[in-house]
Amino acid sequence: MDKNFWYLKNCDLFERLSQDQIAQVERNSSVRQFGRGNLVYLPTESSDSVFLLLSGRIKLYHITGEGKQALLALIEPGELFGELAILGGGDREEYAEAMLKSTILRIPGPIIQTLMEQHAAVSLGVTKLMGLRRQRVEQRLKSLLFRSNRDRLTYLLLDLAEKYGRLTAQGVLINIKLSHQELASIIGSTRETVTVLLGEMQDERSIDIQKRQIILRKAQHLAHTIDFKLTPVLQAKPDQSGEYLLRGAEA
Amino acid sequence: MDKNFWYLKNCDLFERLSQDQIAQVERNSSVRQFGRGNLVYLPTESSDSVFLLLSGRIKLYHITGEGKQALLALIEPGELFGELAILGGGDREEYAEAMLKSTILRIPGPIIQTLMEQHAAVSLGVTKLMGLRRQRVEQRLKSLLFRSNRDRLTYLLLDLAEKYGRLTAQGVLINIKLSHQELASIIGSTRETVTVLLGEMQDERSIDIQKRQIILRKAQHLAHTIDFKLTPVLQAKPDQSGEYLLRGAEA
DNA sequence: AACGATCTGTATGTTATTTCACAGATTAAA
DNA sequence: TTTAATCTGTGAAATAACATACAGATCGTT
Repeated sequence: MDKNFWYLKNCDLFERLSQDQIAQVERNSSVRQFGRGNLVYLPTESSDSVFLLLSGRIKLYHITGEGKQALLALIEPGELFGELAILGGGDREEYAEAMLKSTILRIPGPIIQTLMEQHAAVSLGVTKLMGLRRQRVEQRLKSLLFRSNRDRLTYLLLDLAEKYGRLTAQGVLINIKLSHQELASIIGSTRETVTVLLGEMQDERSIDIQKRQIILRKAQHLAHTIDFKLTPVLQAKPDQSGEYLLRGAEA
Repeated sequence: MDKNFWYLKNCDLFERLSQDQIAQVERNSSVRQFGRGNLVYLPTESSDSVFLLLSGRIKLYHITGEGKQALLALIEPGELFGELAILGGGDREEYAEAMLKSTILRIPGPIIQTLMEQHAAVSLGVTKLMGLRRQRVEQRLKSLLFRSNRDRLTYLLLDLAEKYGRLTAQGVLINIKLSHQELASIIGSTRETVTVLLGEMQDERSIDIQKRQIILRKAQHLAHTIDFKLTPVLQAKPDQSGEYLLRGAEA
């Protein structure tokens, strides 16, 4: 067994494929490196392939008419992106930029399409992927409609906690560094407003910030204020369990 | 050939199925009627089936913590809804309510799943459906982030024009009646603000309202102000073509 | 270790949007 | 056709969020 296959086996979508099929995907795909700040693709480019992030971190964003950046998604290793290419080649609609040095596998759309036709499991997997992402976006839409910036930010922090959270003695540590500007670009607000709101939350002892890392001291309480159903893992009393890693750490 | 099959043949998703398969779907499905204001499903209900709207109109919405209605989608005849049930049975996340007297076909989730496994075309169809809807939501999200209520409303009107527009001598007639409250619940604003904004747009002769029907007198210009790529059909000079129906009319 | 670049904190005036309140219009139902 | 319910228009007061401006902190790179 070729050791290079690990990343395909690691991805939910491909894990059930036979050796042959994996080999075929691999033969037709190519690996590339991108340094921090490099663009993987940009709008108006035609979308003929799908990407699998092997390492690093990618952000997908849109630039508004007034030049503001609207952050659409953060992609972590093992996740696919640019997957709308599977549906047939419209143009890309957003920018994909490496936030860290990243390695990416580029898989031509037709390869996936063929697989889908041959393998019901792949097909179902892609459908699930689309469905889940749609659910996420819809969830996010709801979190923005009618809500104050304060509540949007709270929602965002809890959302990040579910993806990047670590349970520590002080509370839930959000293990990713995002600037206030980036946070603002996710909730559709301004950098200054985010700064002020985070300040308020600190004054209220709901959160704690050290070296640009945010710790939710009262995750449960925050969740309560906006009807967020917090995953049970994050509800554990920190002092009981000590340090408990939820997801892959960052360097 | 059974005349009752028409509605399945009419739906993109099923049109390629064999007689047998259509018959099987039909045998396991059931038709129901809902009067205006009736609920087809509501949150916390478990989602074990998918619905195909045969006639009428359905709105999908969410109720926020403060009791405000956030409108998520309008469903027209021939469209599927509640399709997240295909992915396996989480709970429904929104309300589905008949806006008009409606007939609905209820198809059990497992039936679709079986079809997907047997038929690559169905599987691909479902994937496309999910993908397209996701694209729509994402588009909508972008239209909300960083935009003033005025711009959101403009976007909404153009969006409605693409779905419900008729070209008339005065401009693009939006052939669906929505209250200001409903418009507000789509863009996340208040009823009063929408009233005022529509008033302003009328003063500026951008739109025209008669008996609760909105006509875009300068669709092209409106589109221009918010970088909306208007479908070419709606760009035609109204006086050249007279009345041109884009989509199914309403009574 | 020092530099420049980027990020954060804070204040101040300005604007957009919400909220509340009520009167008049229009629609749907009896 | 009449009545009740819903929808629309408008205004004033309160508030949330934005834009602008600048100083100090922190980071990353050399």
